[in-house]
Amino acid sequence: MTDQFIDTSSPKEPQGLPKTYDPKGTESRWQKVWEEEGAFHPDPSHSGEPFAIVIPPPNVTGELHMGHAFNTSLIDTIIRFQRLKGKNVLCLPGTDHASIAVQTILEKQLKKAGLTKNELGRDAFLQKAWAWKEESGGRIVDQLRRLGYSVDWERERFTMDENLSKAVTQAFVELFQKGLIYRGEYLVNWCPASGSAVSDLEVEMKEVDGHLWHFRYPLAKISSHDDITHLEVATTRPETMLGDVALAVNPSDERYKHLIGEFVVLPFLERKIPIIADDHVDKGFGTGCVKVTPAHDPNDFAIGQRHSLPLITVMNKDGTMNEHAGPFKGLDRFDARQAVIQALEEKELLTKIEPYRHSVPYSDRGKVPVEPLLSTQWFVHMEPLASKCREHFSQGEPRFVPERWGKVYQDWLEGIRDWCISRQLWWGHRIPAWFVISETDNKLTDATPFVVAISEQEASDIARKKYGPLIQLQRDEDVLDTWFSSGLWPFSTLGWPDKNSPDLDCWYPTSTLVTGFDIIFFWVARMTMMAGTFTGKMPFADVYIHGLVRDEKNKKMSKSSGNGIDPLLLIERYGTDALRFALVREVAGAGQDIRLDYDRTKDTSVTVEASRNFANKLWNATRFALINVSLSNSIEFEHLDLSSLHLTDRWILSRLARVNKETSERFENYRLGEAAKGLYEFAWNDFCDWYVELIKRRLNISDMPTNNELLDKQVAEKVLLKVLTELLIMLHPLMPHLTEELWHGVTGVSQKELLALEPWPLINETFLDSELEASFSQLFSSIRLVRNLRAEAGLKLSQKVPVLFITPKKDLIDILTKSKSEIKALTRADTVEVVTPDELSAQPTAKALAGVSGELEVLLPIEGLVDLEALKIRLGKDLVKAEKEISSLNDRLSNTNFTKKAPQEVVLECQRKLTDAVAQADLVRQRLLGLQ
RNA sequence: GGGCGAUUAGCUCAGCGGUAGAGCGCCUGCCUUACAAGCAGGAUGUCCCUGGUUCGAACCCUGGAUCGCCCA
Repeated sequence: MTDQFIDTSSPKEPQGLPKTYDPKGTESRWQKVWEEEGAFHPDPSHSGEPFAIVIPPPNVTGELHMGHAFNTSLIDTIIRFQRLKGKNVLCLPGTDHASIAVQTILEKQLKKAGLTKNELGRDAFLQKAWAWKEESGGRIVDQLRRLGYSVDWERERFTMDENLSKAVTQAFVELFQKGLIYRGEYLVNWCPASGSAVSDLEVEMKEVDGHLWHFRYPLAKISSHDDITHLEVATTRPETMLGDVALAVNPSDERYKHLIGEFVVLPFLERKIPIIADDHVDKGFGTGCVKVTPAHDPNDFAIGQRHSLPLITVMNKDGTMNEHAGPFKGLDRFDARQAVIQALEEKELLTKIEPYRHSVPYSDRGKVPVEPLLSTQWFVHMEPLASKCREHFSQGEPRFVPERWGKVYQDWLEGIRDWCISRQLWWGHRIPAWFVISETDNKLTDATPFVVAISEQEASDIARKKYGPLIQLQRDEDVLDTWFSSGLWPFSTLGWPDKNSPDLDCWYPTSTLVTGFDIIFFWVARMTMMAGTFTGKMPFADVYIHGLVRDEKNKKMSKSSGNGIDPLLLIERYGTDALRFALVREVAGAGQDIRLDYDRTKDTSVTVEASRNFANKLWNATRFALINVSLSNSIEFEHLDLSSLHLTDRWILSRLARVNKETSERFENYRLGEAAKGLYEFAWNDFCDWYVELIKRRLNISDMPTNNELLDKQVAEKVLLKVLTELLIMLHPLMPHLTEELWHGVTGVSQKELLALEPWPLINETFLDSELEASFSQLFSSIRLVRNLRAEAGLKLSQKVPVLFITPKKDLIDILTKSKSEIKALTRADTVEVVTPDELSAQPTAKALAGVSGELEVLLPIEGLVDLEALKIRLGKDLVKAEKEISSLNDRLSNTNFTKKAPQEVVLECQRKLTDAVAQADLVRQRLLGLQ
């Protein structure tokens, strides 16, 4: 197990412990132990409030990137916290099958071998796909393991698993039966690269520099009282003119009013097409006259529907021109464009070419312009699904964190468009629809009837009843959009459609979904719609939306721009916990993007390095404890006589309780960054810089200690261990490996007992003591003042000097007096005296080193060592500062509006500050006078 | 065109009505037997601009600038 600790024969011999933390061994060891012990494999029949998160399934073709690391860090922090809080926690991992991505990979492989998928055949192709998935598809899963993800690997799911596929079929059939899925011929986004339709969401509009071509269509009949012989149109896509079926003008456009109802002749094809009026035509764009190509443009499609225009498709699915393109048949769409332009020019119909920047729809996956193409596809009728979600949302389900993303979600649900779910691919869930081809001469045509069923047997039964015993069925070739199965993820992974599944019963609806804002529409909304339909419930109570990780130049990281930062490289260099802590620490309350600095020449990041340093700090704090504490003769903190606690102990215990309270609240409320920062501060500043330093004196006792000294030491040890162990537990969600390791080192428990499964420490409210904490702040300021004086005077560390505090303030006198020995140790003083100004027997020597803060004066009588000039300058600065403050405070206090209207405590605070400032100024002036 | 976010120390960002903070970097001094991946001390700001509300604005409201994102 923890060899670094175990091999240490005696805690008094620090040489067994390396001075720096080496994450490598620790991380792999604990990852293995957690998995072997089944630490994260929950039982639905166990007690404890259920808490579940299903992870956003990464694409099986995926490689771990910073986005995964970020999402994982956040989820695992929440999950581990809830587990420590005693909930029955399930975190379920898995991957999705990524139809297009997998198919693209395989087709590339085939191409290398000189094959096409059609030559290979569907079955052989799918066999290859599965083989690929088994071999290299799991890579991302192993990479996720390296993040220390506390998911239940035994429940790992894949969207094409048997049960998840069953769920997909069931969902499709049910939606069809409810009339929520239909099949029809519509204009869809055709991606020529993947040879498939894609949904609207998978299309990205890109601004590109193109041209606007102006050309003329001759009028079919030239009116006698008019000299117009042509109409001019402007388009960015001249090749589509071959599919034009009309010209449209705005009905109120005086220029063309009289031509409405006339015809023009389409060049090359000599087709007569009408001039129609449509309100949607923009008079100001181009000539105010637009060509209408309903089969190749969504806006034109709408115009076509309004005017019952025919649809003429001039392109094949591979992006080449078809037989309707006349002389341009066979050309690729972009070659056709050039050819059409040239031909227009030859006919002297081309009037103008102007540079033009416009948006072009690109396919997300294929990275080529999509072609709006008329084709027969399957669609989900979205409005009824969306309306159910809107209803839930108005009841606050699910709750978005931060809230504003809820509006984005809601807006999208309004005016939603139908979802094209069929894909002309093989890898994926095949659509459970069978065509009764025997009804149409054993050929598949648009008129062929079909049945939708959960199996071929059932389809056949249904078809027989309807069409007689001698039927021929042919299953639809297409598969479903990957997001269709992802939409079922929160319940299909838990056993649905088996409604008696114990997992579903225990953990559904899940507690929280944690994901990036970029997939609110793709995934979150689809899950809520599917869940609303099939389970009647929203699939999660909360949706915690986080930002993206941006690179050092604030650019979104993406594969295509090659600016990704490899999390594994950072893990190699700094450790998983450092990376996790760095990512979570950067998160702001509002779910903003985070930026990660990165030096690409050295693969370093100062942000992650700072977290690595923090890990090392904890390592050494624990090392300190192990060196100084004798574990064997220790008694439990709980059995300690509380009256034996020092003030210092009470102070750190108060801080501990407060930090516990704050941290718990922050973790509960998804303020993870604040939780991380708060713990960092507590660990480094309160615990290491102050508490540990303060108790060193008590731990370092002589060989012949008195009983009191022994007791003091023992108490300090108990408190030290208590605070350290609880700190480790609280940090565990953020830095799981390191804390597991250190906790075992501190507690000495066996490897089978895991910090990951410990209960979160109780908050001991009785230790909370704000006054004490305030006193300690004063004590620390006083110590800093002395150190500052020493530093300015350039005193050597070894040089011990007497320290004299003078103040009239009772509480300050109290804490200073009680902490004399601590002050001595922390300021290298040989004596510490605390007096009121009245008690001051003799005026101190003018040549003492002096500092003033509020009503506290500090004197270090070290005649001969003092640089008088430097001292004067310093005191002069103090005086200016104090006077400035006095005047500003006086201004405020002399304003009766302020004293009347401001809250009493603010006014009092102001007066208190004024008193302090005046006293300080007086003291400084006295000192300055003394120096003259 | 519609919407959202950002603008605070050299850098990355907290703070969101009571007069400005952290980390990193920088300067000075220290290998003080947990830690130089460290310790101690220090310097640093028209809180984008503009009006307004308020006793009081970095914070709330008008208007604007710049950058970024989403939807059409």
